[in-house]
Amino acid sequence: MSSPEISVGLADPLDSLLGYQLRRASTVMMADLASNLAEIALRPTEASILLLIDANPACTQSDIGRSLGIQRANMVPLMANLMKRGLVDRSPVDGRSQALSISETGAALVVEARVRMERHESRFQQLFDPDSGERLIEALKQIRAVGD
Amino acid sequence: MSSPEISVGLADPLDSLLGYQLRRASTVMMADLASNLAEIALRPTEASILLLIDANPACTQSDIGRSLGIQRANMVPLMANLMKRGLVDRSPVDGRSQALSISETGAALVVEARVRMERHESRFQQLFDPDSGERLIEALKQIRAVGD
DNA sequence: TATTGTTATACTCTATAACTATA
DNA sequence: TATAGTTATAGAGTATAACAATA
Repeated sequence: MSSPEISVGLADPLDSLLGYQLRRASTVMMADLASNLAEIALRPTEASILLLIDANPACTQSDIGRSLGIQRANMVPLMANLMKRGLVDRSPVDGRSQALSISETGAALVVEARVRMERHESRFQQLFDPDSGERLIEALKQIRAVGD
Repeated sequence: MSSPEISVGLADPLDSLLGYQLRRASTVMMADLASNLAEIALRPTEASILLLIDANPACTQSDIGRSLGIQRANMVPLMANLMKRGLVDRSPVDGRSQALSISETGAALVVEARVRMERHESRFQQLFDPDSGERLIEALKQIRAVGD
């Protein structure tokens, strides 16, 4: 008789680690989101920026960076690209700050991005009943809060 | 329950998204692990590779890559670095495969890595009672399984 | 034909330091 | 002094294509 070799090749000492499973799960969701957003030529970070500006008209790019955990220096090429594509407008508030807003072109794309992000979310949220899903998100927020 | 958004500067439409909180939580844990492992000059990926080899003597670097989700091409510089530091040995099995093992030097470092990884895990696991922690990990495995 | 290890390459993300101009 | 935006740069992580040797 052949030995019932399991489908997993290796013993995995990382399997029970919260940090490891968190990273692997995050990679899976990011890959799914990225492929859904690629159809409208947006990366997850770009879509997040657009949604944040849409919800916070006249915010600055420093505000966005603080909210998303992206450094000011790294916001520059991101915003430049969104403006080059005509998705975001900005107008000076004072001599150093610029108020961001979604352009008309951008508004249409925000709608499409939101649809795709909600479809993506539903795909994974439906793995859990509403209660479990909510507890999961709250647990993740607790982990995130350690970083503050 | 809705969260009070007084302390935050911006309205955050991403706050209730599983994928977003997963990514932010993962970043926090990865940063904590990285800083704990930096004291012994290991990155999280390197420590994971060492623990996997330790648990699976005579495995190949392709096995490791499959288990960790790292492509063969990207395993090459990782393994080269671990061997250059004398942490891993390898010996040919057949003409194309090489069996990996932890060296004596590596074994001492594996012990230290395991201590630091367990301390790191405890710090975050203790945010939850044992039951919730276990459910959290199982939920993350379900999400990860979508990627297969 | 499929697999192991490899080279080369490119793109993204992230991090830091320094500069300017404004407040 | 502190902040907004910027430039330049470097380090990681990740992706693909291709190749040689071997199974």
